[in-house]
Amino acid sequence: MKKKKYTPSEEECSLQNHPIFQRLTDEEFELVNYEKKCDFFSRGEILYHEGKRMSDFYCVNKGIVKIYKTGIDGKEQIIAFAKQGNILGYRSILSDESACTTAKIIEDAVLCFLPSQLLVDLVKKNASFSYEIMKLTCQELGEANSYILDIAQKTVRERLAEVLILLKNKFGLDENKTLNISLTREELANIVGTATESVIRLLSEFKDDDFVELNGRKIKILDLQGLTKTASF
Amino acid sequence: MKKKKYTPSEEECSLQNHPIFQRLTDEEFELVNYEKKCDFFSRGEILYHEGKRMSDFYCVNKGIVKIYKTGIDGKEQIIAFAKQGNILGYRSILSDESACTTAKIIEDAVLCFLPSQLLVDLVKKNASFSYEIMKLTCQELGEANSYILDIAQKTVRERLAEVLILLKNKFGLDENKTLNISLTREELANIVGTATESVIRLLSEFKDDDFVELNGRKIKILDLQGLTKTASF
DNA sequence: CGGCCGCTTGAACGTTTTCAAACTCCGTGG
DNA sequence: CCACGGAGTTTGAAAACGTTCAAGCGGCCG
Repeated sequence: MKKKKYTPSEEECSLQNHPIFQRLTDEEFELVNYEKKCDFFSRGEILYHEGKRMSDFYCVNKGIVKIYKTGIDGKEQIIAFAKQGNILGYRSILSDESACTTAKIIEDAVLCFLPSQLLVDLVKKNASFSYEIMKLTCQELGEANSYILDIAQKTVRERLAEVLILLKNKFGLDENKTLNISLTREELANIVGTATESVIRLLSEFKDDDFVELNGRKIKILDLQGLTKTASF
Repeated sequence: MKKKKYTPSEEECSLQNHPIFQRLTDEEFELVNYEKKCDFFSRGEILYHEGKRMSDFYCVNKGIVKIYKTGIDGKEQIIAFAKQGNILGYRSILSDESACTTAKIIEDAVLCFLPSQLLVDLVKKNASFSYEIMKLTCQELGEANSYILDIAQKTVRERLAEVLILLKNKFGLDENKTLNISLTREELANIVGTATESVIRLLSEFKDDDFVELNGRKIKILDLQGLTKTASF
């Protein structure tokens, strides 16, 4: 939290590798670059809160953001993560609602933010861009539906195995086969939708089964097939 | 299942009261009406299966359709219902994926179907129409996220109470305060994500608490506030 | 060095599921 | 018209699963 902020370089702010923006005309892309603001955020910072009216949407250029809802008793339910190339906050803008989630930085990040109105304008003007965003939301909707099935029908053990696989697919493994994302046990529990203690016990079972190797928050994937079988994929 | 099919009248096939199509130009609406096919479906019929490539999308003019995914052991998880004015099947078309759900008629229905390509064309050409669809998907995405929170954190009792409220909001009550949708106990269980027996026991608890009155599949809502409190809304 | 936060383990508890059996309603065919 | 069969519903009892509570440990930051 105490890391000193710095102003990201021009290069770190580039929106070149955001597939979404490739659909824009040169002129529109120019406009986006003109309107964009870019900043550095450190772990723990909150981008926006559930219930907030969105004035901007965000493009992740670096780092990881967790997106979660807060339950009655204050318990978080993590809905998604955003990493380089992802955009966030756009859902509420397009459905003209308040934010239904909170977004928090969990790995130091560089983000661009763009005014909501610009998004709406682009969507209304550029059908190809609009189609691309639509594809995205429809994919997310499909994923959300799958997750509803999982959470409703699978055991905690199956879900934890599945989450590890999903994290591997999204963030990949480093040269040491270790997940490229660092989460607390509590955060893992808040993805799976269970108690922290259950995650701890199950992870240690997975260790006994030689599916993973644990080293603090580092999780090394030893037996992907074992995990896949456990997840009933 | 044995009901004899009939060809719906011109009027029953009208797409006038589908808010989505109001965004079309006269010319486009003409085209839609030209391309549309309309038919009657009786309870139990399946519109499309999970995994199927969609060649059409559907507009519900009458009746109720349940949309569900099938779990590993064959257990259904109901994701949504569609009634008059709703469209379905469009998600898979727009994300260019196979259907991730199955759609089954649960109340005799009149549906129009329109070729997928037409949807894609309209979305690509008419930004205002496209924006409307986008709003819809973004809303659905918000609802899906809420449901993930609920299913992950609430008890079965809370969820059942919530489902009753949601059903009331979507389908309304008749003059006798009875839910305008008839579901088996098993179907209720497949929305809530629990076992049939649990639904039966909890419904009868709700009856003891004077929240509802039960008469076969008819559920009469006596105490909405009580249910709301139980649902921890 | 102290304190805090996160991690871990054990044991008891509660909720929910599963299995088994019986009952009701309804449509079909004898 | 009645018997039969099937699907859906209901109830009870036992078992499984997951949560909660309580306590102790460990490492890191100030």
